[in-house]
Amino acid sequence: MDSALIKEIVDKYLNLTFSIERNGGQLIKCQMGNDMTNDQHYILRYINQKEGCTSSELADVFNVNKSAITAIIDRLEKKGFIQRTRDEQDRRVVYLTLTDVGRELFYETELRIHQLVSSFIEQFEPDEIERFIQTYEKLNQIILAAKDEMLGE
Amino acid sequence: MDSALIKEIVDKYLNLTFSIERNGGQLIKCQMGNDMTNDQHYILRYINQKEGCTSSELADVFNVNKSAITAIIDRLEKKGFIQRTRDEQDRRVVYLTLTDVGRELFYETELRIHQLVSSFIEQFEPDEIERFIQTYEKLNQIILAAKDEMLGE
DNA sequence: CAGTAACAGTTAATCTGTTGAACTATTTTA
DNA sequence: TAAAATAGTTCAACAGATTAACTGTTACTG
Repeated sequence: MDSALIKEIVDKYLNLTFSIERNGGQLIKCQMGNDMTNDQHYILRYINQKEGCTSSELADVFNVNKSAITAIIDRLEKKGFIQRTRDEQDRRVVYLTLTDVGRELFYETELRIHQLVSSFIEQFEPDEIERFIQTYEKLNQIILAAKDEMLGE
Repeated sequence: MDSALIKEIVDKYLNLTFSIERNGGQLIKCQMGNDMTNDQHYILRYINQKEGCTSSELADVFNVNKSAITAIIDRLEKKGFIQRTRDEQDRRVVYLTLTDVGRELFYETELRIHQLVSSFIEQFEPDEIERFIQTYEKLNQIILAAKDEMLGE
């Protein structure tokens, strides 16, 4: 591919990504209850999907230090949305699970987010959206591979 | 479209967006010089693209309060990458421009980012990437429209 | 088996980004 | 000309992140 064309595509990609991240994030935020941040909701989502996990796993998935996770979990535990349970086999490990209150709040918010994103998706032809998701998935794989390569497995 | 299918697509979209945002952001961060954050670089990029702008414009584009912009600009000015210039016509207005040092640092970093993203783009067929960007652009328009509608315009 | 490595998680200090309210200074407008 | 609107700043408070030092627990090794 022509290098000037690539430059143009990269520029477009960067600007679009920026705009979608910022404005999409803002719209998601509007779906949040009053004392919940986007990041906190994503943490709840991950724990819910996995039906429990550890801080180290979250730190890995969220690409941050474990101490950052400790801070977020502290806040969510204080609000009563998350429970810490020490593993009796390996007492270093702490399992994180949603409380009933946490799970309920999560589902409510997640429903609103789904309705929002559905309203976007429905504006596309099924064909177009399928192709988009396919490429998006491939992009994700490429980024993950680049990360593994740069930061060493 | 079938509603179960839509739900699946929305789920995929949310998970992919999360992963790409987090991991892509991490890779971008690796391209940064030592005392520069991603957000700070995006501010420099916007000012560079527009060849100068105001705090209010940045607040609008970045979707944050003006006081958040003041804080970021303070840091960038302290580091000598940005200049504030009062408008002589309307003395309420402050124009923001890059200093020579700021512009140079910006170009260096931006080049590394372009090389990184190019290495992603080059792994796709031109066709595929073009279709992707088209849909991505449409998605951005939809999000901007939703924002205008929700937050009143 | 004792002693050291490695691991999971926490704490504390410090920084960046963000909000919201109150404020200053300067136009605009009615 | 007085009131309203606008551009930007200040301040207090909080969320998220990093780094380094630390606790407690488990695994490894000579």
